[in-house]
Amino acid sequence: MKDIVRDTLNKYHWDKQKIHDFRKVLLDWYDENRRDLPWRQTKNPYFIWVSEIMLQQTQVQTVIPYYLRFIDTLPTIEALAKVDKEALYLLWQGLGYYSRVNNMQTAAQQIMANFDGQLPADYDQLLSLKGIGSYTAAAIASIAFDIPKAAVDGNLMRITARLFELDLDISQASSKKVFEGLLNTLIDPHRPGDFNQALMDLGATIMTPSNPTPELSPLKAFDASYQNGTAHLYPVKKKKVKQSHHYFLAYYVQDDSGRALMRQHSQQELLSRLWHFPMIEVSQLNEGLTKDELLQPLYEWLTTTASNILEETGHSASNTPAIKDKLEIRPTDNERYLFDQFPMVKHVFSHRVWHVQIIPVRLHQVALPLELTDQIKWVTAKDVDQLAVSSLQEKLMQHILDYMGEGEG
DNA sequence: AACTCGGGGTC
DNA sequence: GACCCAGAGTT
Repeated sequence: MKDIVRDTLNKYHWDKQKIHDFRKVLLDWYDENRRDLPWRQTKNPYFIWVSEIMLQQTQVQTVIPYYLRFIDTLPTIEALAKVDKEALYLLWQGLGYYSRVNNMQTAAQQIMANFDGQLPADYDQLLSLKGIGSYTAAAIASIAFDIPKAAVDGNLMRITARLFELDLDISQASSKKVFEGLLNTLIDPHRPGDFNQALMDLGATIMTPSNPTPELSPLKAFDASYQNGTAHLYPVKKKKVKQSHHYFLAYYVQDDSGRALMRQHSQQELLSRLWHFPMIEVSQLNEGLTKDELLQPLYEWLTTTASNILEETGHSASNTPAIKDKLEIRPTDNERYLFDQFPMVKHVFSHRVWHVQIIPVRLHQVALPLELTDQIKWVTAKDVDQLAVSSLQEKLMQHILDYMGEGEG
């Protein structure tokens, strides 16, 4: 590792003086061009931490409103450690990668127990906290505590690969260690936080992934790929695997008073801990299905769920009410149902694509023991605001609203 | 080392 | 569509 760093620096004649000049040029540029961002108006380590977690794989403009609301609602580590889980998830609703916020609360509880309620001013101790990896530990250490550690994200790897014509695959974990080694040598020990953020700003504005403008870069004299006309070759990044497609029926089940049935995804499911209409995965979405064919998956889910709940709560499972004849598709005047008659939602994740068909259903005059579990609720439109839902669920609700609205008008 | 985990912006 | 984004945890 040290050999790779030394050889790379030697190859392009980066001696002590050149490193010194590099730092000065970069930091002078930053002093003139730094982006004015909310988390740059503080040195509160907790606020820096919140911003860094939110910024993982998430664009700056998306994060800003979430960040401001989060630190306003939970202004201390103690508040985060203690807050109710549903309220916590509501603050993250729509931001994605929900394990981030769950891990952050775990870390807050670690900090209360082990670090006297304060983030430790130490890279390795930061790294020991749940949800804080090498990037985030270095970012907090450098920005909040002036510890010289390179916060190596996509921006820093891309810029560094171009500076030194490095053909390392930046999607590989082993490559990241090389970039860390190089950048820990280059980082300015007097302004480590600004050094890291300067490279991030440069990567976000000038040395962008596509259509970069290296001729405008303050580092162009240091940039081997720019000087040699090889900039288009860097960084090297392996292509991602193709997304898989999945098909679901989502049931908008209303009872006679108009409340809708919702369930909270388990920890094992995608979109874990978020509330959704009941969704059943099917092998494909067929046209021209009968009422029975459309309702069968829901019927099976309702009956098995009801009997499971009775069993788990120590009730007799023998008299689960017969509900097949209590289910009714809305509208009800068709023999067969074309699937394009109902709202269809396509939801794209980073690694898969979901095609979700919404089936509006009435469940008449039947008492099911569903609410004996905390993971299922009958909700009114108003109740939904108190539950954390995914962006997929937001889409489903908007589509069903449009659909039912048209039917009435 | 490969896979999983959201959602939105861009080209 | 494909790619990217101030990545980390799990297997």
